[in-house]
Amino acid sequence: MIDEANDKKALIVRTAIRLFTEKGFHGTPTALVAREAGISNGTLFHYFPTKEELINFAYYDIKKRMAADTGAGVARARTNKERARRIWRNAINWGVDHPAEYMFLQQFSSSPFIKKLPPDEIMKVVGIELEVFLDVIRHSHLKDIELEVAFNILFAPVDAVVRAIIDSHGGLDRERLIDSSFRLMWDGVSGE
Amino acid sequence: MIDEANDKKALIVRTAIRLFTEKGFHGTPTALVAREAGISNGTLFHYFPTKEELINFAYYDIKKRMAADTGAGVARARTNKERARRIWRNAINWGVDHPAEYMFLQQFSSSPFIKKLPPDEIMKVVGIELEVFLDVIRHSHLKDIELEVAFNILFAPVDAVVRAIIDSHGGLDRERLIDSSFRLMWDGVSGE
Amino acid sequence: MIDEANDKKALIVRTAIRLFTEKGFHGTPTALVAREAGISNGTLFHYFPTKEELINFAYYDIKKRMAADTGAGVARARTNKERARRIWRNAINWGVDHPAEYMFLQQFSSSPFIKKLPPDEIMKVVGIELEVFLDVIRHSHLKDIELEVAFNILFAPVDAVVRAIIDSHGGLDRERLIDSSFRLMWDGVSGE
Amino acid sequence: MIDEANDKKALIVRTAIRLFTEKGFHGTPTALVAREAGISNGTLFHYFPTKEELINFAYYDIKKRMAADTGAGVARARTNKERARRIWRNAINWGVDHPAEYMFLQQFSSSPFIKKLPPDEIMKVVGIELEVFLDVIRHSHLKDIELEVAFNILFAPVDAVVRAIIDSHGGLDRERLIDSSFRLMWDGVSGE
DNA sequence: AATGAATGAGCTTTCATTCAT
DNA sequence: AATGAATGAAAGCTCATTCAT
Repeated sequence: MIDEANDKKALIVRTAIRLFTEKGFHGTPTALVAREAGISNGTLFHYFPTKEELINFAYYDIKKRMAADTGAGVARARTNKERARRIWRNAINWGVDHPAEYMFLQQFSSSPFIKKLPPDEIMKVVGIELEVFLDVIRHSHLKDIELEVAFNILFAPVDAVVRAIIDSHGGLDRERLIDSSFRLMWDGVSGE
Repeated sequence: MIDEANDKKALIVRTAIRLFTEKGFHGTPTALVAREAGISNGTLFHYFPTKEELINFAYYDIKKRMAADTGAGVARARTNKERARRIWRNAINWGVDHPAEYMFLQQFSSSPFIKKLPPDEIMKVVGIELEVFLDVIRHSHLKDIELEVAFNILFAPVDAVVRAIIDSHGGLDRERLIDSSFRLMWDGVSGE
Repeated sequence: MIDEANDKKALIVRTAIRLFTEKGFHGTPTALVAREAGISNGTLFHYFPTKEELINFAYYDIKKRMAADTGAGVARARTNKERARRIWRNAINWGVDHPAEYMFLQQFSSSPFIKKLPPDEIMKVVGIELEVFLDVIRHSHLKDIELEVAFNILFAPVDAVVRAIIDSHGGLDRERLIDSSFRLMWDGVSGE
Repeated sequence: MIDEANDKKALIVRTAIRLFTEKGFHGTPTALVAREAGISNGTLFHYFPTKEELINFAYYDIKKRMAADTGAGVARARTNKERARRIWRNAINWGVDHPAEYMFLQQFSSSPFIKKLPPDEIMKVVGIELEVFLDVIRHSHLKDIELEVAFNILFAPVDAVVRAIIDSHGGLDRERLIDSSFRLMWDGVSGE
């Protein structure tokens, strides 16, 4: 029972994500989501009473998976720099390998349509990664900046890299971009 | 006549931008734009045959103003570093001082609704600023990266800073953030 | 222009009243009103931004016509009793001759769906008739009762008569009912 | 078992009446009734295969209770006038003391949604009271009118009084209204 | 008897766009 | 150029009812 219900909910979310990333929130009627998921209009609203709730749920879902993947293999790294590099690489790879989901995240976070998410909920998700950069931020120009903000500044190039690679449709050397951008960030931050 | 026509077109665009940034593209009916601009429904479509064209026009309009403001005072700076710092500061200040327009730009650039803008058109607008960073990029980790991409990577923290300040509603020290983020970027890029 | 616009609005109201009285508020989709009126869905909402507004408008429209008809010939009557009898007869006749409209009024006034009408607006419409009964109420058992309430008590049998005749589908003697009920009321009120 | 089943049915009806009177038939989804009654959606339809049947049942239920209460103490009265006065007073008091149920009855009886109740079924319920007025009607202006119709005409002011008191939210003197309206009716009917 | 997920037709309302004037 | 009434497809959401368990 539980499995099937979850399956159905998961099915809806998966379908929704696909369509949202293809056509945008507003370009995707709930009826289309239902049809593509092979369920009825009413069933969709049984699981998500509002389109907005569906969108929010999809956002969390993606964010969670992204966070999980981004942390992969970090524990195995010896030095802090290696851990940071892992995360950096993982984050970029995730974006490039999940372009639809990635663009969904971007679309979501600059949509005036939805402003209602509790910030701490979001942070909980990325929280683990933050710690890796804690020490390094403390010895950098960002040492007096609020931690979360500092982290966002530091991480900003990741987004630029992902976008560039996605937009180039494979025309760019992913490894070089990852490497260059990481060294840029690391040098900037550590003065090493 | 021409003046009046331009005035009316400008009036529409100004009204549209205000509403778009308040309510988003989809939250802003063309009818509302017309009413708030004090013209008729039909007149709006006389100047912009399509809502999309109105949005695009608004985008260019903002982008142009932003580019102009970002270049202010750059010529007066002596060293390249000073020029870069000027641009950096100008860009952040512009975003913080024009939050609505800034968010509109963000919203626009990650909207799947509109993909149809020729990239070179966009670049033409930011182009001038690029040159300032040319030399510095060539001596950095980014030297083998395509110039435009390198520029975007370098500039990414600007966005993070602007967002942080806007979101903090005045709770952050703008000067410190500008300074710290610039030094971070500069160190990263120059190994200085 | 004005005439045509008014015509269209009137056409919508007329159609709506017909359908409402046949099928009830909830049994009448706005789309049906539009179709039967020979206009588009959107046009209906151009004139009545809300279904509720359409219903309210229809209510006033009927009420006004009823009030006008009820006052017919009253001025020509000599005595107060004759005037009262006229109104009594007119009111019953109107209800019987406009059964659909009459039932609409009933349906409306006991619908929890709509409670928002300013009472004075309603009274303005029936106001004129009230005066005829003023004097007679003052000399009756109702003399200490608030005027409007007294009037409603006095007039209540009209409704009973109308309903009876409508429900009997012509099986009842209208004249006798009008006459009997009026004498009943008049005797009760005047002790004559 | 039977008790439990009856209990559950009664529970549903009670809940339904409360909600219907608060929000109207159409404003009350069956799902809401079920939820508020603490049972499942399906169970409601086990006891009432149709929403309409639930509404009808609720109508009878209220009507029966009203009739029972209206007859209270009538047997103890000596004269016919006293019996009539009792009924008159009881009816008004019931309406005023059960405003929700009373409005439900009104709403029901002028709803085009439901026309399907056999009239004799309804009369059976009020029947007993009718007899008290039999004699008095026979000596009045209404003597040639069909009994049921005559009764309705006679009783009409009761409704006006109840509505007035309910609408006034306690601002009116209930006793005076009961008294005045009864004397009005009685004088009208008996010429006494 | 009881559940509650599933259905899908149907509803009110929105809105970009057209067009006669 | 300017108007604004008219359009009608489409959207998000509701809800009485069914049915497998």
